[in-house]
Amino acid sequence: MTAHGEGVADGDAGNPSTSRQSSEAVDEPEARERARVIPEAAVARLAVYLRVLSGMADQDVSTVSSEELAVAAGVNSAKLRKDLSYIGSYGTRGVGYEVAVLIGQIERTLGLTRKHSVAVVGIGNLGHALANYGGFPSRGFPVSALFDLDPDLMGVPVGGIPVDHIDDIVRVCTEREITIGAIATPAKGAQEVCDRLVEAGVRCILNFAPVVLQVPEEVEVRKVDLAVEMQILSFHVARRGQEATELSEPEAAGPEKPENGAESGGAAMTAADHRMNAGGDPVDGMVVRP
Amino acid sequence: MTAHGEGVADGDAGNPSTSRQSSEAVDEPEARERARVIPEAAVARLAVYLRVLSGMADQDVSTVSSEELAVAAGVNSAKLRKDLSYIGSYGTRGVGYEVAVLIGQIERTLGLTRKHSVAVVGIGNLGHALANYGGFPSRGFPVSALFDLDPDLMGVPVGGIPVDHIDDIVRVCTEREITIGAIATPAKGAQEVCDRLVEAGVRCILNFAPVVLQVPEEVEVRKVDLAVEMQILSFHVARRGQEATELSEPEAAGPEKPENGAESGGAAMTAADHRMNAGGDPVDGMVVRP
DNA sequence: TGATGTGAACTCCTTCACAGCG
DNA sequence: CGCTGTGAAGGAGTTCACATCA
Repeated sequence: MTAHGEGVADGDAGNPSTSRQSSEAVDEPEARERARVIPEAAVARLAVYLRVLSGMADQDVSTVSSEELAVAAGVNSAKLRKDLSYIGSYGTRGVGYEVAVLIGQIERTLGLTRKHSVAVVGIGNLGHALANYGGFPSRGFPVSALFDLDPDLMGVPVGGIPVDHIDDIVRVCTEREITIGAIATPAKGAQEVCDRLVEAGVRCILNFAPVVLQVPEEVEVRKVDLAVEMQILSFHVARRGQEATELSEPEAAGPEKPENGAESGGAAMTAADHRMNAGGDPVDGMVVRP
Repeated sequence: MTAHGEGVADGDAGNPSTSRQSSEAVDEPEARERARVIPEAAVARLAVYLRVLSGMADQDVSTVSSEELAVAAGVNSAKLRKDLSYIGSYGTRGVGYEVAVLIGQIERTLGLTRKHSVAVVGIGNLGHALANYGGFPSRGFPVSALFDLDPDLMGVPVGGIPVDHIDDIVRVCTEREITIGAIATPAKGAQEVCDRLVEAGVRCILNFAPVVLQVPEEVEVRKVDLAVEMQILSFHVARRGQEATELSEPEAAGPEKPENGAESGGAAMTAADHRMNAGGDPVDGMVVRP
């Protein structure tokens, strides 16, 4: 990343765990940069507003109030107005916003007036899904290159694009002016793939592999980790159940912060062994028809 | 949601936009609830630490310092120690943490000692990927039910599980004690699917469809939106390029916050029309072999 | 009148820096 | 002595509430 702190939880703590891979502190404190630095969190929401607005435009809605748009996007109107204020003042007091204008301004802000060609590396199930994902080309993100290791896949068209070998990443990505790389390989190959993408000039990476990628600071990595998402959900189930328990037996339920995990220490050990294959699970350890 | 605010950017602003679907404000201010409420952002990172720790355990590493673990997880050590402090004091000063103990405690905290059966709805490319994703069962999230509309898929086993009809969601999910539902349908069917899952008692939903789901407050939704992730990356490319421009021509680059978007207003209009299919794009609008 | 745009309060999270303990 | 655990300081993001203007 470049500046800004974290902002996790993607909405919330990371999410598959969407959230940008924490590249850590560093932050350029540079005093300059006035008001226009849009909070990371706001950027994510702008993308959501854009989707909602597009839907409205398709239904020939020409004007929306902050309240309407907020409800449709699942946020409160104050937050929405503040988010929009980061990109300028395009509303009309007493009336609302013109859908077309907002769409245009958000697209401009998000840099969507430029085309961003995407390369997908790792053509397993997930790679197939990405290559065929209709939401990309329709939103200005054409998938223009596919890569894999499997010799059987070379040249085979997936979603209309023939698969190239991973060794050709640098050449092909440069030729096709790829700006975004999606890594859908198993964990072990991910870092190497990443390095090649960076070498090819790719500065934005969407990482589906369950590893923390090491990249130069000018490269932006966003991570999507399904297992992490699941675990976050799991946490909420657990917490909820626990709260319920506490309500029936006020104080005395679970060991919350055991200074010295006694019984829970024992449970921990057993739990530890029931866990398996750590950093090595493939993002898509399957073939298209099992 | 239940308590807590947002926490976006998940790491950063949402991601596919991981981040939990903002269910908005409400927050139960209840003064009680002592120190043990783990920040949403910390929960997401705990899941990451768990993965890294598991990898270390597989390599027979028995002890780690906060510094080592922090580097491996891509965060700074102070943050890591604070995160771990939320779940208790399991380190040894002057030494570090025992890998096995930490794994057990994190698993306990995340509620991973309990099995969470997953249902996948929408067996398109993405659904296939999810059904076959090796990372789920190996982490205690067995995929135990699959649903789709397509009559041709009924009974066909995908990843070992036969596909059931969407109309049977309530019955099947109840029978198999599903606790997590993954919605990988096109946008239009998502809300209905969601309603049925909720009716079946599912309280955690991972939503891949590009819509904001409406759910009762006791249900936790996390959203993964690939298009949003892409747009966030796009924003960073744009900002970066713009910064570079500013460096060459100090002040005078792009219209940053045009009180009255003049030229940018014009550009906006054109940009608006180049956008297409709004909220209706399927998450996986493709068949397994195109 | 009615909805935007925004300063200011507030809450949540991160970072610092050091006391404390093995 | 080294590393953990944490109070306190500092930022970032959210919410409030109202001045402002079409």
